[in-house]
Amino acid sequence: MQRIILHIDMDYFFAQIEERENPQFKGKPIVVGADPKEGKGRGVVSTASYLARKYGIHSALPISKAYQLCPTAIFLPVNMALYQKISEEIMAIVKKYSPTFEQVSLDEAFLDLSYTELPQEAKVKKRMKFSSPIFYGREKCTIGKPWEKAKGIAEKLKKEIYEKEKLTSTIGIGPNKLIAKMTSKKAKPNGLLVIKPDQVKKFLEPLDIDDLPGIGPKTAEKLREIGINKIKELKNLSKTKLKDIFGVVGETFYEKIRGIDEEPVSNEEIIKSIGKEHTFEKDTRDPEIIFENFEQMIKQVHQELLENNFSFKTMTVICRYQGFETHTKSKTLKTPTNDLKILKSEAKKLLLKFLIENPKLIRLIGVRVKIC
DNA sequence: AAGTTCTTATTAC
DNA sequence: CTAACGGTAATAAGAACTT
Repeated sequence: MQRIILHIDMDYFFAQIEERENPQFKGKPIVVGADPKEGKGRGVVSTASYLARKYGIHSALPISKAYQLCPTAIFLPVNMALYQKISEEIMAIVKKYSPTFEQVSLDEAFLDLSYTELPQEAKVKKRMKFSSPIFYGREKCTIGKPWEKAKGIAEKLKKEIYEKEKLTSTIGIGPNKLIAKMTSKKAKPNGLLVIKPDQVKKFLEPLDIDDLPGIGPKTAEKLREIGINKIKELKNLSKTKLKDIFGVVGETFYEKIRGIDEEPVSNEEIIKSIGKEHTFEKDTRDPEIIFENFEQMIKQVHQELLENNFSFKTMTVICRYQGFETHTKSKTLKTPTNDLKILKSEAKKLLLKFLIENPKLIRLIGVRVKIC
């Protein structure tokens, strides 16, 4: 079945919101993230505006490094409550454009436009009563050029978001989620790019291997070691060869670099684990600090369990020592529970083992439970 | 031998 | 002097263990 998938990604989301809220920052590089503390900060950059990116600052960069690169940038803390609220407003707009909608993160979403026509609002309401579930709110495109139509929808969507929120976005359209996502990445910022099925091969082949979702720094490095830098070159590896080197994910590379991806657009989010972790201001061994924080995290995790009516059987405690060496210890109970006392006592036992077996200063601790 | 648990590695936003 | 590196979650793989 031929599909038309749209991927929308807000441009430098957190930083663009701050720019909108603080017009006096216009024209200056903005970095949203941890407090740089004159270069001593321990956190990372969440989002850098495009002006900040000119200095080499980007998401996930240690904030200390960002401060080095551009100490005069505007450094702002993460105002998650604000971004959350604006995200909700934006997603409310996006989902009007197709009943098949999937939110990926605060600033990213997919729409399946295969059967969707403009305009929508009236139709969706009218059809709810009558149409069968399969075509609920949709109308099959039998006439016209569906790809042109999809582009028109995208233009309208971008415009509506800009007019209502004064924020720019980038949209990619392709025959599946993979191509739509890679397309929006290429088109940003404030872009719109459509890759039709007959253009997919030409689009993919010249891209770098790490442009492929699923190929991160480690996999890219392994590939470079065997002389593979471009997606086109990756096509020389057989499916079995890819499986041998990279396992199951390697097999998916084989399909992906040929533009194949059957993942449906669907918003069935199933939470499988809940956790909290915390990095200390300074590496420490002070039991007061460690256990105080640990109890807080356990309480929060427990709170979320109750809110969602979840139980767990397995808990994992994470400990990162000075020097970034990270270990985990886990324990699986005989029967599922949501009891705070059990979680607390068992998690503490695991944490205690870390303290006993390793005398190093501790940088981070965390706890996570697997829902069952 | 098969199933479960534990630990680490990798990726993504 | 070099490294620097948050929080949350999913998934895979292999080792270690129970049954």
